[in-house]
Amino acid sequence: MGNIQLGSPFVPIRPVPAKTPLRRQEASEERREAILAVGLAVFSADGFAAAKLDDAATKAGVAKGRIYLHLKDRQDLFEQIVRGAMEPIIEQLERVAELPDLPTDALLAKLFELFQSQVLTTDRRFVIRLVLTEGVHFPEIASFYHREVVSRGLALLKMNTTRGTARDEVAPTDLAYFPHLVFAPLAMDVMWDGLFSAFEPIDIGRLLSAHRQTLLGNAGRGSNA
Amino acid sequence: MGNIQLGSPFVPIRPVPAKTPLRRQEASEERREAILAVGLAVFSADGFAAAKLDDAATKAGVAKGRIYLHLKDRQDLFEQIVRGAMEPIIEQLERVAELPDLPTDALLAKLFELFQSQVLTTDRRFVIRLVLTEGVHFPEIASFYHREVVSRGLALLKMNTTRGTARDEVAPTDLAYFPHLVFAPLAMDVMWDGLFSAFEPIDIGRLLSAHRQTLLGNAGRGSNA
DNA sequence: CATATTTGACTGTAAAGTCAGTCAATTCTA
DNA sequence: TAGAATTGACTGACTTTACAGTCAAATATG
Repeated sequence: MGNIQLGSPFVPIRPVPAKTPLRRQEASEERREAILAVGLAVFSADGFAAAKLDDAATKAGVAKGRIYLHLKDRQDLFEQIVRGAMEPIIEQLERVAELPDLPTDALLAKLFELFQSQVLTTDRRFVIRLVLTEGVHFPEIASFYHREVVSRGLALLKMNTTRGTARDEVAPTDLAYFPHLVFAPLAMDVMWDGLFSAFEPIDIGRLLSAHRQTLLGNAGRGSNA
Repeated sequence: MGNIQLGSPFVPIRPVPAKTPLRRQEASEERREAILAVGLAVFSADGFAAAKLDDAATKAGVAKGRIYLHLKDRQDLFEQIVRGAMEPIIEQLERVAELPDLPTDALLAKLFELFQSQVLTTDRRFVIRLVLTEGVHFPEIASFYHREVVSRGLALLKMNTTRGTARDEVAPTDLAYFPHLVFAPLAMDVMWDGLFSAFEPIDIGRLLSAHRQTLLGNAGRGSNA
């Protein structure tokens, strides 16, 4: 029923290694990835419980049974999709954390930009939406996502705020205790996009810039129609 | 499978009108409400698609067929739950909007308080979570919720910010264009509660207070352990 | 007792996951 | 290098499970 058009897959498409005639294993791996991609589309369109794996198989140009060669069952598919999509993000977070000290504002900008280029304009936005919408029923996934993504992100944000306050770049509010306030709008955007963007789209670039202004207590004049 | 303990039902429980021997119609209406309440619990626990209406019936102390006396089908149940829960909130929003001009801060506090007393400590938190998690698959519901709740809330918030800026209570940022930024943490809390509170609970009172500080650019000292 | 209400066994549908068989790719061998 | 032998990736019909929604029968009510 539902028909979600996924956009570009996760950003860096690895260069195809010439025309080497694909050996079986390689071909198989390629199909496995196709199944994961289509699985994401189907889960996103119909929801975890309502999605039909048969459907996914067909759309991936593969027979039903093929799916079970790589995956134990529907839940396993879900987990592989989430893990596969989030692992690169985790690495990136790590890398940002190791960056030489940046001004609060700059780090924030960098993080938001990362979010835009690696999540919003990527199939990952659907993965995150899935985690948010289906995670309640999958404690395993929720736990994984909290441990590997959310808590690291929060730590990074907290560090940034604390440091910014010490440098007098940020007003000393309780914000340092609630880095949640920094990412809440990002999460909201992901949800909004699925729910309401048809009725009232959001200009995410401007929203994030307004958000930065607000966070930093910057009275910089806004420019808007 | 899932077993969610719903808390108190929507806040004001109307006083039982003495011991008037319940007439049939009244009894029927009472059961209808029980079915809605249990329906909410079951949808919340298992998700819309996976929930078993039979289950709901049993838990409501009623036979399966009984459900279909009031409801066309599973989707109808979902819609009735959402509409029934949100209508009172809409009225309250209306009432707040008509309030004599309050200081920006005060109105914000009032709204957050409304959210806490009418949503967070109420079964409505589950309704909202359902809208957020399942709404993607129910354009009808998403549309209803956007039209009746979200857009009104946003208008109210926007008005408040604009007025606050005019009165020099709020720094003139783009915040006025993105009232979304004001409610994002509320939505996040509802989601967080379902997903991550087991690993890392949030003190919502403090979070909202920090949020107010941040929004108003108030450098008021924070107090935290 | 007539009627309104409720029940729960039943029917039909639908999809999940299995597995015996097929066949293309690969390896072996003369 | 051709042709035979082997492998194992892939298929899809089949079995099973399970629940939605119906409706004839049973029960409660006034």
